Amino acid sequence: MLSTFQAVERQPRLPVPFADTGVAATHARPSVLEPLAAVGVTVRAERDEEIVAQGEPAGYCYLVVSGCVRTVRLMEDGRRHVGEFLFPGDLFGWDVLDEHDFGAEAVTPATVRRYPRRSLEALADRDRTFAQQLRALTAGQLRASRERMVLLGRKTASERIASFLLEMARQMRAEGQGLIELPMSRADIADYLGLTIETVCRGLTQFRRHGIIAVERSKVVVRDRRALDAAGCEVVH
Amino acid sequence: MLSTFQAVERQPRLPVPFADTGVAATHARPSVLEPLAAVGVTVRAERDEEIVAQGEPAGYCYLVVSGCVRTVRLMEDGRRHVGEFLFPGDLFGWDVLDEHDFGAEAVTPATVRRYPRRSLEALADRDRTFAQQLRALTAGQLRASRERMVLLGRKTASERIASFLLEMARQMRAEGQGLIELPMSRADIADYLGLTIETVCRGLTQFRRHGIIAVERSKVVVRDRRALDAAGCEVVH
DNA sequence: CGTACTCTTGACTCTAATCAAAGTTGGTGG
DNA sequence: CCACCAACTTTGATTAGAGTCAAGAGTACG
Repeated sequence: MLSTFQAVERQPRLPVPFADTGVAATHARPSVLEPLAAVGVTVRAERDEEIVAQGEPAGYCYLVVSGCVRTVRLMEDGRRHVGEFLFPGDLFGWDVLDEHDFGAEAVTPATVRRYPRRSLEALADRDRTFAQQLRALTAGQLRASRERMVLLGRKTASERIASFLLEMARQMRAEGQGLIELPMSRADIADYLGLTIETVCRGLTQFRRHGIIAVERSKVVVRDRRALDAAGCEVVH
Repeated sequence: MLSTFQAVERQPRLPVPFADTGVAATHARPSVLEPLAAVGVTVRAERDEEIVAQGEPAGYCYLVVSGCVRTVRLMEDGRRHVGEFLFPGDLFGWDVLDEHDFGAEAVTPATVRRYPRRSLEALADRDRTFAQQLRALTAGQLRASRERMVLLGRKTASERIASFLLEMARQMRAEGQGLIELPMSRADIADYLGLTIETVCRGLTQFRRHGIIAVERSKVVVRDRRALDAAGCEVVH
């Protein structure tokens, strides 16, 4: 019954070697990237600094140690799409083909640890358990990205915003109950949800007026979780 | 330089044991699922017949042998989203966690070969090359799904339709030049692109009026490939 | 040959985008 | 310490693109 695909949480996450936020603490496990410590390089990125350029050959992958990172795709005419927001413990750029089709930028000042993809590949070849963990990780990635396709393809603006808040609440689950500290700007949220800044604002205002949340800039408190669930059209698990 | 992630085409595809369409012929390779032949079961599905139910425990995965299959997600209120269209050589349902979060249905009468996921997992554990192929396969899946997120999040209706036609043209590349035979209905296309049937129709009509394509029900001929590329906002590779 | 679908087209509506402007906030330097 | 400036957020008014509703045309199948 228990295949390795099932042996992970919904939002798969690797443990962080030295996290300077409390978030990763709840996920403490022996680091699966431990064997690669020797080939890892720590990189610091300031706010909005590019970590990976879109289109860059995919030589390295990255583990977020602290801060928040976004993956970004820019269209020729300037339209922007945010692929995902990454938090401590999240790995990115390892599951691409020949090049990074999304760039990566620091949302907040961030520390990431960089590993050559060849090393991961080599480790996966010789360590069956690590290979299983990688497979579980991608399965989780795919699940999340399919979920987001439904969001982008079929949900209304306010449903998207509610789903986003729930996702962030899940993200912050280790911290203060109900309080969500959003590290990203409204523009980032809009580009993540396929909306405009104004629509995101109005959505938040609407939820606030209905007493579902309290908002103050980057701080959001969920006041009525049930109503938010309903507003997000999420299947309750 | 050559990691196994790079050793696949853009649309990764497994070779089909016994394809009854010409499509798979161009991909002929020793079947990577060959070692699993003994545990595979051939299943036939009529048009619109369910192959996998949404929410079903993920015990099996499937290889499309002939015909076309769609993966489908239904929301409680009836809104529908098509995750992907699968053609001979495509594998589905192996890269999920504990349950199939999308159902699968036959778009045309189809033959699929069913394998227990545990067998794949076991094979991956003992066969390094197979494990590499699986990783490459998921990398391709992720690439495609990220591409589609940009489409759903940031592209206009006609851009989505153009992109779809280009994708299908790629799909049919082994067959008659320029002629695309769409096995799926307008409703399927709409649910795949996050649009309505009417909008898909109007988009096709518009392209026809501009001389970019010729349409007749399920048959589409690309008359001006360059214009279609431009209309789809696709980066030319 | 008729019935049931699917597809296409038209008229109208509505959601979210665009355009515009007024608060807020945080940072910088006098 | 305070004032000013730039960036971000919020709100309002208007517009546009896609959705909805409705009807007709073309096809496939029994």
